[in-house]
Amino acid sequence: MQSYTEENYLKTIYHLAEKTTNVQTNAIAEQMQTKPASVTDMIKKLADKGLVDYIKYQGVTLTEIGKNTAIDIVRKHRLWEVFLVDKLNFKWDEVHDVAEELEHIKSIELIERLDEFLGFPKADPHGDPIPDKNGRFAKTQFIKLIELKIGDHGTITGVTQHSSAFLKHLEKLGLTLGKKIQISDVTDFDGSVEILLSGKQINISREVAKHILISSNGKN
Amino acid sequence: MQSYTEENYLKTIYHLAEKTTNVQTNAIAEQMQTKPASVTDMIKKLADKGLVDYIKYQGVTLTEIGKNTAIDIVRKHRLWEVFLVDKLNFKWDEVHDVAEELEHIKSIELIERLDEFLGFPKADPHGDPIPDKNGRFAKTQFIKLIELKIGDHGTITGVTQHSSAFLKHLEKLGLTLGKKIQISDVTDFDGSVEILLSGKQINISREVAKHILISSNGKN
DNA sequence: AAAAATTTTTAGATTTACCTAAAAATAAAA
DNA sequence: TTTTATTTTTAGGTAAATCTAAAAATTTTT
Ligand SMILES: [Mn+2]
Ligand SMILES: [Mn+2]
Ligand SMILES: [Mn+2]
Ligand SMILES: [Mn+2]
Repeated sequence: MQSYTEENYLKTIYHLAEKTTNVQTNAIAEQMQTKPASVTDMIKKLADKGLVDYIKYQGVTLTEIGKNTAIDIVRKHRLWEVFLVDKLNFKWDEVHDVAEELEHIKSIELIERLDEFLGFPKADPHGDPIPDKNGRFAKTQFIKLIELKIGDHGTITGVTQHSSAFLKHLEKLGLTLGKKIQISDVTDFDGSVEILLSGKQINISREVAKHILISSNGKN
Repeated sequence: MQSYTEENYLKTIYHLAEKTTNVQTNAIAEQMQTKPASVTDMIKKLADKGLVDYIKYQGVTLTEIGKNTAIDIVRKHRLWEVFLVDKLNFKWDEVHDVAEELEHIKSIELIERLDEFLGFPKADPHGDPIPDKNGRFAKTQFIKLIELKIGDHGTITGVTQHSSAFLKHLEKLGLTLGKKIQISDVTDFDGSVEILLSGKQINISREVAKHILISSNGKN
């Protein structure tokens, strides 16, 4: 059984490992809002418990058990987010902090029944995939909006930035999950993207376009 | 802001104060499954924070703030229990431990929306009253089944024992919340009670009868 | 009112999760 | 290949929540 803190470390290492192969002490410290020295302490403990492989100065990787544990926490986090949005009418920018606490409730029965109650959702309110109880993710094929060419179209299916500011901004623009869009133009000057959304033309900054995921239903 | 541990102490003191005016160190220790020395440490801390009044060797009482905090935790505990039973189909004997964890999730918004989602329930799955967001309890008038006389009738509206063994036993007997009963006979020999339940005669021990609460809709 | 039993508190440690400051290892630059 | 910069680890400490053992206060019994 892991502590609340250990679980958060495992989850952080898991997410960092999605981006970089070799997870560094400083990166963990930054993400966890703590000091590198504290991270070293915890890594040693996790290594003793067989949850991570660790070579001094060479960073960490999750063991099979560590990875499964991390995925289970991710599963809980995302299921709770669905609950908060679908059942309690929270907005997608309001759910993260509460889910951050709820993900640590220890009851297998609870999470399986919650999954069923929610209708076995495949994605959370931000489009992130929800692993099943065996830790398997449904395969997904996303493209970043920024990578689309003029004329390409598709459906908004996720975001890669979860800050409340960004999510509220998208909401205001009408860029929510499930919306269909088409690229009208890309501005040379600032890289901003002109898109067709529900019959209207809107312009979004390059920065925004970078963080929107599209399931492309066809080029041009 | 209180820690998980502080909250559990406050709740324990609150419940003990429902039975005895003067809450003793040893009683808290027993309830919290810890040692009296640890209780003394924590009581001092709670006193420093203004959550309890404390005189050495004279036991503790909750301050106004301490009491409100405790009631808020009780509210959360009971609302989560309703959620688990009504929405996730847990049995009434399975919810306590999970609610024990969920009660510590810190979000006022969450609990208010949960309350609404559940239809502002007035009682939890064990018949215990749920305080409103201002900490006020609906007035209830319960009598212990054991106190009823032959011919008296009423509706089962609560239990004063939450052990899984007891609750499962009641379930098997068909003695669940909302059921109407009438006292047919009381056995002199062992104090067991003969009751009429849904047209059938059943016999329950004195020990069981002591822990069932009845809202009496009339004598004889 | 003593003596005995019980309850409660203190004293001194332990464990977990942190921290700061300094040393050591590794990586990058000159 | 030194020097410099960055990253990581060690050393030593703190605070929260526990514990055991022993002392002190209170209550009960004789
Ligand atoms: Mn968390
Ligand atoms: Mn999410
Ligand atoms: Mn609790
Ligand atoms: Mn209950």
